[in-house]
Amino acid sequence: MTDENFDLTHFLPYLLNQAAEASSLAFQQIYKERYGMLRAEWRVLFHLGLYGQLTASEIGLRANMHKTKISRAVQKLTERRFVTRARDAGDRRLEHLALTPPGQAAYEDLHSVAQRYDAALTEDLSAAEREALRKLLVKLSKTPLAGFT
Amino acid sequence: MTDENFDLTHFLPYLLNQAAEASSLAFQQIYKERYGMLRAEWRVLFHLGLYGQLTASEIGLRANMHKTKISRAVQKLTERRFVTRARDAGDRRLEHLALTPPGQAAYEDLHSVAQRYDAALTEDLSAAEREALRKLLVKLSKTPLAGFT
DNA sequence: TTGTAATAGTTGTTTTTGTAACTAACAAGC
DNA sequence: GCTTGTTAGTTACAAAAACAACTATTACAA
Repeated sequence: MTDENFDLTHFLPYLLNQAAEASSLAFQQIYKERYGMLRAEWRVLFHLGLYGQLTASEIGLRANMHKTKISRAVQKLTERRFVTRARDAGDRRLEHLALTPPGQAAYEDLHSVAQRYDAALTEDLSAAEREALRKLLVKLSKTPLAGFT
Repeated sequence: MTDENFDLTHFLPYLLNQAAEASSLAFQQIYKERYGMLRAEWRVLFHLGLYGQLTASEIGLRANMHKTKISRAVQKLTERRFVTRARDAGDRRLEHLALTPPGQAAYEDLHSVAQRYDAALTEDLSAAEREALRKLLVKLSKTPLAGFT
């Protein structure tokens, strides 16, 4: 039953990880060098740029990031004046986060880089293939095999 | 030119990372709970199980892991008596790493888990789709866009 | 030779992450 | 009103990763 041909290039989590790391590398360097950001910070910035005002929990939910990671990313981003915090009037536990003008500018810059970057990465895929890959990866992202033993 | 519909689910590195994390989670827990291993240790074990005796550098090359990570993983694995080190007679900088019987047993156990795990992950893909995905991910893993700006 | 550079691997230090414990604010039942 | 439980977010401490500097050995050329 055990297939001797099953090596690491057949193990999807490994493959995905390698592909994710390799494909992020160059982009990572750009937001790091240009804005001194970490991945968590870039993600928060991107979420605020894409969806407007959000709370930390909302970002955590969407991005699958732990609240401590977000807390620290938001701290950095506010120190750099990229993000503002505003307490909710009704529920004072909540903080509404939003981009400042320089934050918005950084977002727009990186958004356009990301778009070109993605295009370069997928340049030899057809539109149909791209869409198929996207759907598949989204599906795999939805916590698969939580109860595997 | 800027496509407003370009969101995070269209950014391949992000998608890959989410899919990689989600799809590794359950497997990670298995080797962690069963053998107290970290990802780096599991990878070293797997390489030795698959390819037999290797040096640390060879593993680093194949797995794209930094030598310090490997050095520490090997240290843990030798402490747990899963791996033995043998100096090369001709070039005494080299150490040939190999699995001990218990290391081999752990490898075989995890190898079979990985195989079933992968099958479960890809259960609703056809053989052709699986192969296409695999090829694509292997390609993306080969340091793409090193010179992107 | 002997001096310089390269390679294999380790160790030390700093960043970053993960985990758990914490404060503050709200909600709901009594 | 009070207690108990929940949620939002922060902070403190421990684990892991990244980065740089280091030792030991080999290669190779003047």
